[in-house]
Amino acid sequence: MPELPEVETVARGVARLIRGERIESVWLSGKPQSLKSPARLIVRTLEGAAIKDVRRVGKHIVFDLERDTGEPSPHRAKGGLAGDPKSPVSTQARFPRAKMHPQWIVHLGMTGSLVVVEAQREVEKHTHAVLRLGSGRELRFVDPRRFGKLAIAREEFRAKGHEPLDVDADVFAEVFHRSKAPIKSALLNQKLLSGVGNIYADEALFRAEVRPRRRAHTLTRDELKRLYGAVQQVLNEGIAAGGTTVNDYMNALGEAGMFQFDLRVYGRDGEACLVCRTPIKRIVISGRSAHYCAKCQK
DNA sequence: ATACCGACCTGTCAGC
DNA sequence: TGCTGACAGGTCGGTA
Repeated sequence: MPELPEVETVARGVARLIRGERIESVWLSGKPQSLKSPARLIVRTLEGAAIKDVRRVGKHIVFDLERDTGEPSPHRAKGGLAGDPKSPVSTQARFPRAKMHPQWIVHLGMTGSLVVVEAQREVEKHTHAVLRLGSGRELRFVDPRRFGKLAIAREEFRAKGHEPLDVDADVFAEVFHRSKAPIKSALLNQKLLSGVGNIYADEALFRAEVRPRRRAHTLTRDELKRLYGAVQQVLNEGIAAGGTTVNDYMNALGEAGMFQFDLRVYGRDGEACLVCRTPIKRIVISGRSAHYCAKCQK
């Protein structure tokens, strides 16, 4: 489900709702396949941390956290109460401690979602993480198929490939000119480009008038240039529409996207091409469905 | 090194 | 109605 525009929409929505909040407590469902880091580490890192920002990197959502280092303060070592409200000078001010900036990384997989709700809201089925926030609301990670992943990163998290919206046109052309895979598969390879998924790959190839089975290295300069423009166009339009809701994708407020109404080939097999009226074809390329117009795409 | 395929999960829908 | 199989936005590891 979530490709770059959906992840971007979720990240922006979550950021707007909870930036600056402190995480008071964390609950994890204990389904191990959802965790890429040990549960203890995730809970220990999140609890007490402040959320400085929430942003998208590739198809990942990165929570920039800030927390004190685990070093005990001089006051606490003597048995004094840190943060004693009667104390005229705070422990923080007299003994400023180094800050840590770990990151919480969330990948939504196929069916993952992040929602911000009031704590009293019923916890829906397939909820795998609940972060109780200082405001009394909760950030919940729900994921029926459990393809999503949670992890802690100690260093700046980086995508494995180029950011589709930032990559230079010449670099884009170079990357795909080196691949012998079908162009559709190459677009889905996150080590090359991080963020394009099945829907937007089909839509970009249609707009670039390139067939999905074409080997990437056989694309001409002109075709690579068109594809570069098409990828950026469909991703930007997808973001502007708040993502594509085919089945169950929702943003942080539980609202559906709108880009499904702008799809020209994805999910339209058998229907008339919007340009030439030829029926859209559906084929399978390395296990994923691909949709295209045999007349418009060469 | 590269490219394909099944596996990982649960839910839904079409067809019998 | 109920069963079965195909399929779903993603990624990984194994294999050829």
